[in-house]
Amino acid sequence: MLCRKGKRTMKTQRLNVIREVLTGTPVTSQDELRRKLRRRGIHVTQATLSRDMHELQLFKGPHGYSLANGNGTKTSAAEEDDQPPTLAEMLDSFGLRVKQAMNQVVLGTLKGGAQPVAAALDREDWPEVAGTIAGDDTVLVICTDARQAGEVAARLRTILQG
Amino acid sequence: MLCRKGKRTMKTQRLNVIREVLTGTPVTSQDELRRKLRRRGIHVTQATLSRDMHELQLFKGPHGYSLANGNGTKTSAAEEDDQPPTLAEMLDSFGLRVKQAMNQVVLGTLKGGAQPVAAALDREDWPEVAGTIAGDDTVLVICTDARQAGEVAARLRTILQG
DNA sequence: AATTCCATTGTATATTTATTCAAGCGCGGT
DNA sequence: ACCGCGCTTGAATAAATATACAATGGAATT
Repeated sequence: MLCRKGKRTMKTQRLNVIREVLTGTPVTSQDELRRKLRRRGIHVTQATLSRDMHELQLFKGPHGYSLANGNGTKTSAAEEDDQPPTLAEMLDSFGLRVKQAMNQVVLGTLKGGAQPVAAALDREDWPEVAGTIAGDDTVLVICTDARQAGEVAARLRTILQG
Repeated sequence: MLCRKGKRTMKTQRLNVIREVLTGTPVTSQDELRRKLRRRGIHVTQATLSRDMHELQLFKGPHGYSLANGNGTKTSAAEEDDQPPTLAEMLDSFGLRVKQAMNQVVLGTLKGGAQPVAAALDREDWPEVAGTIAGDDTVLVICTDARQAGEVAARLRTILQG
């Protein structure tokens, strides 16, 4: 193998240069990056760059690679450890009471809790639920008929009582 | 070529579903997306998806694809109508699904789409519709009775499907 | 020093994405 | 009607990216 250049922190060194190059000029392929690095005396293969890219958590967008951090793509940047909260957790935090009215279920929550609770409920994707609408402290759950509403209400109560 | 489904809004429809799927679950390859879409009745090839991805300005990062800006809707950049948008246009942009529940119709939309869709629906002033309530991604349409609700649901579906 | 372990890399290859080319279809003008 | 134009798509293929595997070398351990 060819490593005639440096000695110990070869890799971290290279990662830094990559970061620098990327913030400076747009790069649209790993091979292009490879050529740019070569001009700076760093000689690696595309395979290595692929691994580097992964390690640097880079995003590839319409205008080339970018760092997940500073510029674009805040969308899903810093959300790798928390899953969306479960319905049980949400009800535990915000849920207050459950009432049924024909094919609807009215779910009372703490102030500001309706929105997140509804989102969690949507995520569960229960077949009896046609949809939900959330205000500030009340979630309206629409079911396909009264029977299903009863079922849903019971299930919500169960979770709530835990 | 197989296009037995709709006629002209096929594509925009698909783009919306793609957005929805992406915000819902992580997707790490176009082929995976293709399979997910197929389960929803949308059958296209990877080539088409590649083109869609470009059009939606998606970023591919360590955790799969993500939307570049919070939620585009800038799909057609060069649109200068100053008329209030029609219901058909709104549904085309935001509409996802229609469900009936007794005398109500629940209309699922993209995030942030419920409000404008409901406004457009109000503007149409359909006699069967007693009123609408919009949350963030769900519109509840109250009809005078179940029969009318069925009628409204059917009409909405027709518009939605093209 | 010999041995083991681990990190790093290149080569070759598999997988994924973009593009080329040629249909198919609707629309508007002649 | 016919023709041409533009948009959308699929099939095939090129280009780009990720990975399996083996080799190397350095550090730690015995």
